Amino acid sequence: MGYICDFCAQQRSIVYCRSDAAALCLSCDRNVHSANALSRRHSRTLLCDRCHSQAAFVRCPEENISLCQNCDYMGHSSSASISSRKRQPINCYSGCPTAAELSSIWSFVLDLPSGSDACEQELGLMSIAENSAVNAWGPNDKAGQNVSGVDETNEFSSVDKSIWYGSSSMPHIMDQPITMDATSPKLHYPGRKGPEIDIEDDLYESLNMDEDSLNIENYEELFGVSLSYSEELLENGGIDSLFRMKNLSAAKSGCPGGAAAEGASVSFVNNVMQPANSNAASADSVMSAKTEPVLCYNNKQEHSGLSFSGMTGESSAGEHQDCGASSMLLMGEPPWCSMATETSFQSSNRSDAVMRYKEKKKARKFEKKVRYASRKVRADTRRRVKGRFVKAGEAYDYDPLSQTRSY
DNA sequence: TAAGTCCTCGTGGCCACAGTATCGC
DNA sequence: CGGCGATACTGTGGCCACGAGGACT
Repeated sequence: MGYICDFCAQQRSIVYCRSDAAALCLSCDRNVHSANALSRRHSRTLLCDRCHSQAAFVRCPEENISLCQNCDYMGHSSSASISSRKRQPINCYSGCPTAAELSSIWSFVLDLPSGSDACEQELGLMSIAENSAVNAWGPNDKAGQNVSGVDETNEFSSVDKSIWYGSSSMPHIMDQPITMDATSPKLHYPGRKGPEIDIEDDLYESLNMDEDSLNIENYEELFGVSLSYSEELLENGGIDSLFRMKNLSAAKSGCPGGAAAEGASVSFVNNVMQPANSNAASADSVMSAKTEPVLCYNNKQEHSGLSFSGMTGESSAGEHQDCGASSMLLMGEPPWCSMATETSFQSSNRSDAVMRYKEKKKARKFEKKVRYASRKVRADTRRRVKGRFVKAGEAYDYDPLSQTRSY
């Protein structure tokens, strides 16, 4: 999963290690990859700013974001003007480079004072408030969240801001660009009537959450029955209910794309009805906000000035299955279709949604979490015979360090 | 309280087995 | 078109050594 370091589960993930298939913060990247000579050889690169699950391989200067192959293809193949944009290849690195070295590798991203340790800096910069917002809105949302009082020119701030502000693919709700208070981590949506939505208030202050409680496993606790309830809904055909909740909310709010403006956007577009009567939908929304916020703004199609995640058909469904039921709304019929039209699509959509839900559930429940990194390091270097550990000195058929056989 | 001893647990890759899905008849 | 067997695929648990870490003296 993206955003949060796969290793410490606390810091924001920044780099991606293909060998470990892990997104890591700079601190853990150094720690993990300084463990032994083998891990030191792991090739790492920036994490894709869009899907946050793959290694970025190109940099789009115009959008000021790093993209993996898939997101680059998805984002740049939609039109000739976009596809003609210049893109810079992103270099990989190995070993344990210093902050200055990383800055030289990724000069377009890292603005780290030379001579300082990147890890220490990152750790120093992270405050709970900052992390909370990052958790809520992804790594791209650091602008204006300088609660810790640290100069926000550091690290990724420039990139992050541009992602939120300058990208042509940025969300435009009701033809109104999202603006952000430069001095507070609040998003304002001038296109809506009523008080401006304070996302931090909505999602976190009212919930009194700290960053640790934002682990995905804690959503059930947070929302009571929300996750399990929504899962049961899915399994028992209740995804229709979820659909209707969101579609209805869209209709109520008078926003044609309300239900489709997934993830974070749902929270404010539909905030009129969401919190009180739809635990499942709310949980879903927040989950999406945490896990796939960029996806929600990854648009190739636009309707009535409102941008939707433009994932088309099967590829996106498979690639972004983490969105679970929510992602269903991003495909198939526009969610503002009438209920009659809706039903004609629901059977196939439901089966797809259930399938993705099951995969997601499976992945979540069987996701292995290493409790003792030291033991993992040891196991990773232990010689084996047919997968089983062997005594030191005995014949082996697999040596993780040299990948050779003793016989 | 500190030091020493003992025991339990966790780690990853491979394999065997069971269960499920698909295909052809 | 449904039933049946064969085959392919998928998921799960167990095994192994050994050191970290906790319990106990």
